[in-house]
Amino acid sequence: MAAKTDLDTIFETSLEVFARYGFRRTRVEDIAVELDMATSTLYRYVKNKKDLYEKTVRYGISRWQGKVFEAVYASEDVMEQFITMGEKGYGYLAVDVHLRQILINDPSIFPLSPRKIRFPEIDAASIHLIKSILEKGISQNVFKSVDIDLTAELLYSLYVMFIIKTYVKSEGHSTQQMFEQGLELILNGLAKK
Amino acid sequence: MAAKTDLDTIFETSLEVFARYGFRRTRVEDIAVELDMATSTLYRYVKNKKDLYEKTVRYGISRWQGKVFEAVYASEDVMEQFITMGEKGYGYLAVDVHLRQILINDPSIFPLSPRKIRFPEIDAASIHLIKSILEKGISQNVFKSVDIDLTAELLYSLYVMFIIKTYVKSEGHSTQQMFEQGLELILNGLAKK
DNA sequence: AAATGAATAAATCAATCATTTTTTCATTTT
DNA sequence: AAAATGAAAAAATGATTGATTTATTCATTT
Repeated sequence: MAAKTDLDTIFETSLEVFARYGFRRTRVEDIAVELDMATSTLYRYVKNKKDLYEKTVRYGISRWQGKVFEAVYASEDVMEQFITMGEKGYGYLAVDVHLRQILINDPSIFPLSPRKIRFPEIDAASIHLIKSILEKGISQNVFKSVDIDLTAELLYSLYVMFIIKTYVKSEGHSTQQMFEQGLELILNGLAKK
Repeated sequence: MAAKTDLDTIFETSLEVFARYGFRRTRVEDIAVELDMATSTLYRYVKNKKDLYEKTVRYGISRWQGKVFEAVYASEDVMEQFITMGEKGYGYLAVDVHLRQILINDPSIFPLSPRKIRFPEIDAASIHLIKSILEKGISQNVFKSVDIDLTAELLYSLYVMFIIKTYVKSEGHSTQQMFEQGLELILNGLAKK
């Protein structure tokens, strides 16, 4: 049987194995076996175990982010874009069980604190999306003119908090309702009367 | 020199020592020495070290909560009460350095997740205060009629998140601004036009 | 050029023992 | 008699060791 060697396959497989065992308990060999290759071969593609893990997680989160961007840009209406951003971003992990499990095993990937952000580019891109929607809304006179930087940070923090509450601590249904309620309240506070 | 023995003194002193060393590294003896009493005497007042710690933290948090209630009930106006609740509750830890330090050493005291709440009565009392203000606001036609239970939980979660961000992870000034911005946005989303 | 297996280096784990700290309790002090 | 104590017992902690597993490198093979 031929080994599967392209990078996407490697990360896809890594994601699955890391999800199953967590970083500490997966052996590089476990992943190599799953890929039908020798352990040492994996080192052609990554520097070391940590590097493999980091690239794997980055791969997973980027995919998530891609879906959100795609969904947001499917619409023209700011209000709709704002809601889509919230709903799609928040709902995604219900579907991607492997990434969710990795997040549960390693919550520091999504820190409440911006001080120890592990994937700054990804983070920055998310905040940038929020800002651009805020800007558009304000310029179209749909939102009141808030401090864009500050509000974007605020919204992103709330978003992260809900992700953590829902998927990492899995507080289930009521948190989901809280998110809806929160989104409504915020959108309302933001909307020009 | 006479030993200081009333319960408040014991907890006051414990708070200070636990704040300095953290639970694990303070010895019961450290506290006894500070109180001018024999270590064994402390066991007349508490079951064991854990019990001492728990009672101490409860003492500290209750004081905090007392101040907030007091400030809130100093006014009659719902809008003002809402704002006071936020500002006073949020601002308190800037002053109580010992309690803050204990929280930093042991963040699980204030969990983002309601599943592992360690001081349920205190928590319940806080949520009750929020609810009563929401109720009053709605009945006076100042707030729109939201789901009170859900919204109270939501607001409490946001409050806790900001406490954590500001004091546990100490992200300083910008988080404080975020809190103000958030409070304004929420109040606006809540207010009847 | 890509992949491998075998060798080396590093990390992990369990077991043991010495030391510190917690907790109890019989006796003393107020 | 109630409160406080000091000394002893029990429990927890920490450092050390050596055995085992796992990560990583590299000379050789495909």
